[in-house]
Amino acid sequence: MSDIEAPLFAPIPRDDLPQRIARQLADAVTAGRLRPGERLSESAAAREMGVSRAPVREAARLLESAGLLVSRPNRGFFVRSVSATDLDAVYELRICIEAEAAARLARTGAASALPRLAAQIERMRALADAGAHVEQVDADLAFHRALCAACGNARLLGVFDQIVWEMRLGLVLIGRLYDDAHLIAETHLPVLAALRAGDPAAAAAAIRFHIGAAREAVVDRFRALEGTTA
Amino acid sequence: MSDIEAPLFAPIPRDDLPQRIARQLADAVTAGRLRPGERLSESAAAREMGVSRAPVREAARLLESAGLLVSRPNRGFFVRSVSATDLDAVYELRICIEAEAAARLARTGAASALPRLAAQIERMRALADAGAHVEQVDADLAFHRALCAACGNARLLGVFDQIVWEMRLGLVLIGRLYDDAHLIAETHLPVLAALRAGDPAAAAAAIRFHIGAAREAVVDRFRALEGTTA
DNA sequence: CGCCTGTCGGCTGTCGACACTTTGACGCTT
DNA sequence: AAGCGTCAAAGTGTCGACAGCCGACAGGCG
Repeated sequence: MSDIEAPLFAPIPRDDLPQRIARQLADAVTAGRLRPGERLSESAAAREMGVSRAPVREAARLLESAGLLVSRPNRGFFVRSVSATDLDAVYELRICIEAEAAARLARTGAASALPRLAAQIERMRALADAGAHVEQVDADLAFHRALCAACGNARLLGVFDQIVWEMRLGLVLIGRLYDDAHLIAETHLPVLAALRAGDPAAAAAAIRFHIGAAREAVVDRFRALEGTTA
Repeated sequence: MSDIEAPLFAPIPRDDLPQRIARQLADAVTAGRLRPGERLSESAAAREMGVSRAPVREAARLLESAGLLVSRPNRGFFVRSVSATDLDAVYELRICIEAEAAARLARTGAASALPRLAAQIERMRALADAGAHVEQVDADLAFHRALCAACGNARLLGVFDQIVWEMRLGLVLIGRLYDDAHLIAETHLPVLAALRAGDPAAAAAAIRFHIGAAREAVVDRFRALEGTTA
């Protein structure tokens, strides 16, 4: 894939306390134990995990860079609370990022990336059958992440990784993603077809259409959700 | 502007030690005392500034989020070293970000933002006359940042802020930006004209052309620079 | 009864200290 | 002479502790 010299050995997984803590924190959010807008007490978290506050702080900074947390001076970290307006902005950003990624990928030849992309669609189908909507969200995002990863521009992937948490938060908050969970898997197919054909313009148009449709559906549903709770 | 009740008092500028430290560190980089690829010893910095390592660490994390520093486990922080490939990727990202921003701005009406944009172009002209190329780079980036800020999508601005340091590093490394410093100011004008006309497609095309031209010139020059030093 | 003020608990921001890792240099072996 | 093992210095990762700040609650005044 990339032309790095020799992947002879994998790096040893160092202890990396902050990263393990960050994973726990993120899991707490996905599991619903920490809800959007809620405060994350670093002292309490440190106490419960049996570590000092320093690595917890480091982990929180990591998750802040990832977009899951936001920090307020002298008040600590809060789980990012997503609004419909935020989600709409994120979708717009995704559209222009991923359209570029798709065009690039189609231009440079997507052969090596196609299997992975197709696999994620297949996974989405299976998870839709199983009715596992949270995992389906993961598969959906994994497809789009793979697209950004394969396009050859590392910065595009970096941007995607920075908004992926916000997407996740929004999508799991909605609950069931679409009225028809199976439809979402199928709407990825035109993108794949355009990539396979090596047509940059078609690939960009396909992803624009795909994300645009999702944007409309998700933001509408989210607005309705906000109307009931707020 | 906003319909908040009473702006009687301005908020007191809290000490915010990390931010002041971050500014010093950033200044050290722009002044050339810390060069790309060089290591930033947080203990030494803390000693020299007369503070503990904790706020220095915090400041470094801030600058890492801003893209100025990168951290390596157990080895601390390093000033980001930009390559021609990196710069090319950043330019590509900028093109799709700013094209979207320009189109949005043209669509929603750019009247309120036009004076600020025009002012930056004027500043570029003046600084080109004065031969102050570092400040001209700042004015150039300020123009593009204002574009992203005015478009109404906060995430676009966030992405721009994350790559602006890499741009700065690359541009100041080149030294003289173009063969003709005056030309760069003028090439911004078509963007402004399209915005004033309220033509989204033209605005996007103008910014694509403008950044694309800069991309080619800068990356070529940077490649030549790399060939001589590496 | 409602608003403001004083107090209190908890928390973050910052600090100095210690252990482990990294790194560069020196000396030894082949 | 080149390479490996050892060692010391420097620096980061982590820890516990203290000061200042924030939010909440109770009490006083209009």
